[in-house]
Amino acid sequence: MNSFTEENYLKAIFKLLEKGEKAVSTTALSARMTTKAATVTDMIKRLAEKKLINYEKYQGVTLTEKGKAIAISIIRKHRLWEVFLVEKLHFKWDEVHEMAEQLEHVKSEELVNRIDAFLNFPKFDPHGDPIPDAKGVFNRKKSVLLAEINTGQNCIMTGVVDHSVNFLQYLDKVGLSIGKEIKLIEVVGFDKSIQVQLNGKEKVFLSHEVAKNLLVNKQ
Amino acid sequence: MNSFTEENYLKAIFKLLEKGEKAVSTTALSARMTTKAATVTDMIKRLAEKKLINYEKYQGVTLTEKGKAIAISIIRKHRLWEVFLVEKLHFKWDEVHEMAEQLEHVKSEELVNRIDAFLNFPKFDPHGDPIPDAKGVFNRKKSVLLAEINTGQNCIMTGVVDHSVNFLQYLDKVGLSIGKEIKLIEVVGFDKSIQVQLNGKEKVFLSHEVAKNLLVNKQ
DNA sequence: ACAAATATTTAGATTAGTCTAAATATTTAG
DNA sequence: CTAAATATTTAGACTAATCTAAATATTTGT
Ligand SMILES: [Mn+2]
Ligand SMILES: [Mn+2]
Ligand SMILES: [Mn+2]
Ligand SMILES: [Mn+2]
Repeated sequence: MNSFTEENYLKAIFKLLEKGEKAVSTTALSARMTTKAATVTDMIKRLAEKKLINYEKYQGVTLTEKGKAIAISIIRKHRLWEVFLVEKLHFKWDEVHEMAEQLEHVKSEELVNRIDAFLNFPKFDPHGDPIPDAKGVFNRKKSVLLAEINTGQNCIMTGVVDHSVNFLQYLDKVGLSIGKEIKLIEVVGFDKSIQVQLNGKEKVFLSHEVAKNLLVNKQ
Repeated sequence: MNSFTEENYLKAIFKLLEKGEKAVSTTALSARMTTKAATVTDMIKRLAEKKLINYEKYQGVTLTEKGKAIAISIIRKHRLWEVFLVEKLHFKWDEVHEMAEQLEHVKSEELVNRIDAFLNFPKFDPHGDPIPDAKGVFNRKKSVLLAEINTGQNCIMTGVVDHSVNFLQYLDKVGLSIGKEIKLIEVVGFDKSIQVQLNGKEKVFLSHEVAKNLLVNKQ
């Protein structure tokens, strides 16, 4: 059995690898885990010992098949619990992450599969992130950043890049949520801020910083 | 914040105190926790330091108000999660304890209160054990052992003393479950085994050992 | 290409939780 | 009431996860 700490390292490595790098550096991992590089070196030795990661001194790490499967199962649990908390217990999308951080470590394959069925096999979590199925297969979606859309284009909001409570609450305030129809009305040349129209109704101004953190699908 | 281990010690002390003793001995606690007495001595020093228990060398321990509140909150979470697992995810009563042992340590008062509401404020868990409310108040029930009932008496099954998977599965097999009507037909003088009638229908033989582990309310 | 900057590993400590073995205190029984 | 049995605590050690400081390796920039 793996400890919570080991599971969290595997998840962190998975997410860093997802970003494109071919191996995860000690420093990148220590930043993500908010620990010191020396601590990371100790831990990656342990994970390599357990054959959950591939590690060569000074060369960074990658996940073995076994390690990857564990990372995906943690992510699956995290996202399913978030759906449960929002859909069934009526928490808001900015309130669920910390609870899911704990719930993702509950050990029972059967439990997560029953939750999955109870929720009707959702494909995305409350933040628009894909939920891998029981076999670890992700529903790969081809969303783009709202910041990269052309004027006049109609889109559907599909997710967020920044998951912070602050950002999520701001989106609530301006009326942005997953599934909303967003039409790009205008891009201001000076600072790249934009004006959008939501569901063909209210018009809203968004900074470039915000637009860079919103994922959409073109209509 | 308290560790899982500390929470488990507090819960164990609570349950041992419930059994009637005025203080819990190091040995009793080490048996319950399946650790060594020396380990318990270390831990009770830590818990006393944190003012969660009252401890005097060689005199055993009791819970402070703070310690008692924590123990009750863990028990509340454990039992509510068990109800959730049985009622919503359709697990059987012999399958839920291990999952609840993990879920009881998830830290969020709000979460447990939402689960409580989601389940419609149940008063008892799937094994008939009372669930304390958000203020820590237990629904005290006055159940008696089936072994102490007189011939001819009609009762309702309200709980179990032994919570083992083996016992629970045996009860399923013979058709005994919480809420069932049990009429005591006959007590065999030789070995105190009994014959009972369930819901006015099937008759079943039960050993004295089984009867000593079933809780009922007289009708 | 090599010195300076940066990244990584090693060495040595610390804390929580556990153990075994030994010391000491309490309880029990003759 | 004391000796033997039992319970409890103390001492010393181990592992996982963390840290700081020092050593070493890699990368970068002139
Ligand atoms: Mn999350
Ligand atoms: Mn999420
Ligand atoms: Mn239980
Ligand atoms: Mn129970």
